[in-house]
Amino acid sequence: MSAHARRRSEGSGDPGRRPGDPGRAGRRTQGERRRATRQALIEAALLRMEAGESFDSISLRSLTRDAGIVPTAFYRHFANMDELGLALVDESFRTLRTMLRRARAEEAGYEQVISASVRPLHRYVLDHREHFAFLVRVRSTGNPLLRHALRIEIRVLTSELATDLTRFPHLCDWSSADLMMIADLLVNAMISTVEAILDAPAEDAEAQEEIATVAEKQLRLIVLGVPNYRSGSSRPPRA
Amino acid sequence: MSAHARRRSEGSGDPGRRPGDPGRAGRRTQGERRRATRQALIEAALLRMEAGESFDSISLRSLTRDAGIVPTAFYRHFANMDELGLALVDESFRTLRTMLRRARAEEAGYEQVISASVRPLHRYVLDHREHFAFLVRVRSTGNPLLRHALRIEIRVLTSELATDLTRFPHLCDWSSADLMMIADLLVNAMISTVEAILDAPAEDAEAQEEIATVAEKQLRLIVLGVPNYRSGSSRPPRA
DNA sequence: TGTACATCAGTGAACGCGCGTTCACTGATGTAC
DNA sequence: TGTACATCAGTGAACGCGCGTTCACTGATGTAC
Repeated sequence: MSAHARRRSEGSGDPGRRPGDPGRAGRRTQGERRRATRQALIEAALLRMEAGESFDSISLRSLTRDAGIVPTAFYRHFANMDELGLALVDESFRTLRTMLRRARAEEAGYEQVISASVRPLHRYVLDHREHFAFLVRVRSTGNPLLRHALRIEIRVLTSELATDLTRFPHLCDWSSADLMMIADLLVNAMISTVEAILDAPAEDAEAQEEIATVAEKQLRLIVLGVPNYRSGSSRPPRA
Repeated sequence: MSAHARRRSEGSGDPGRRPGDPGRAGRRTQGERRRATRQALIEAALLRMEAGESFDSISLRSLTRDAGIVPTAFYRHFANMDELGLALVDESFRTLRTMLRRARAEEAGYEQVISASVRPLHRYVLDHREHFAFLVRVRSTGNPLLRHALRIEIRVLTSELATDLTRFPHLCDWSSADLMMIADLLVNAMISTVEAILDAPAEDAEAQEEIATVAEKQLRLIVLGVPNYRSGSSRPPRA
């Protein structure tokens, strides 16, 4: 489908229409169309990664084909594939942060946090499959720029979690090194869980239920060790 | 360097000579050369992945270039890149299993196992960088065949670990589902540790030391929870 | 030990293909008067 | 409101390149006698 054909069919029930599309106006401003095309490129990339392709093996031409534009038009939106990749990191992390903000809003003890978090998070991952699939897949991409951007973002999340953990009994006395240690453990356990969620068929309710149950148990097991753990120092290392 | 030049330089201190190469014989049997070429292809692939390339983006031609043969000679050894990928999984898992066999040989309680295992394993990962780099990188490859082969192997390792864990106090009474739960947690923690080891510069002793210390603490924290954990059932689920 | 033939790892030319990127362009949208 | 011009998303031809794979081949190694 050419961009011309695409434009002609707008507002007439085109199933590919995006949510924010006014549609019935029949005509959109240049800025609106520009944003829509850019988003079409981003979504084409997410879709391909969700389907199993690695970022490195996605070609610029395949994305423009999916988005219904000519290859050269790609450059109206991104200087190269790296830049598009960073946009994907941005968009996917925005989704992830929204999820974490909600989880953080809960005020509760260990047990309540775990049981109140895991199920909603599980649901959220399935509802935003494409973003989470991108995040776990791109961790091992061959692209150094993307890999680095992702590592940085994950380290920031881990630090934020470490800070959050000081709200809890026992943990409030831990050294910051040990808080990072446990935050890292929790983050990695959750990443593995996300991988499992995406790996199992979304419609296999039993398998999905099992994954959520195991994730809960794993988190519970980790926090059970907390009261018995003797943190290396109760003050920040260099204070 | 062409295969001809390569062959001519053999036995004369060629730095690329493989360990098992008789060398001074000056001539090798057809079978020996065949095996050497095959290995050269495998090592070229491992080297490229260690350097950061993803499996999907490695071309057949680049490997034959590295191995010093003509592209078409590739087919004397592998039907396609998939088959070479499976050979890499094989070889890398052989290395991993050797490591695990050694670790298992230790007889001890929780604490002793942890401190006696983490450092040697850390050393071992650095000594077999290329195999471990392949294993962690290929987890997210776009190649479904490879990804599946790897998942299977990891699941087997997790099961074996679950069985091993019954040697320990408390754990011997756990249900098999809960044993898999903790084995999975331990395996994922170790995979994350391996990623960290490979991610930090090997010559940065301080960073490497820090990674080993954190890994020890994480394992210790997990096992500290064990005595307090009430396993769902003390018998296999369906018995 | 010597000869004749089979095997087979590696060769090299050739192919068609999809790729990223260049360039000059078109024509609809936006803006200044 | 109408006109003249500027902007700019998208076009389409063209390029050189590395890719996987085919094919008939070469010449050293291996084997049967």
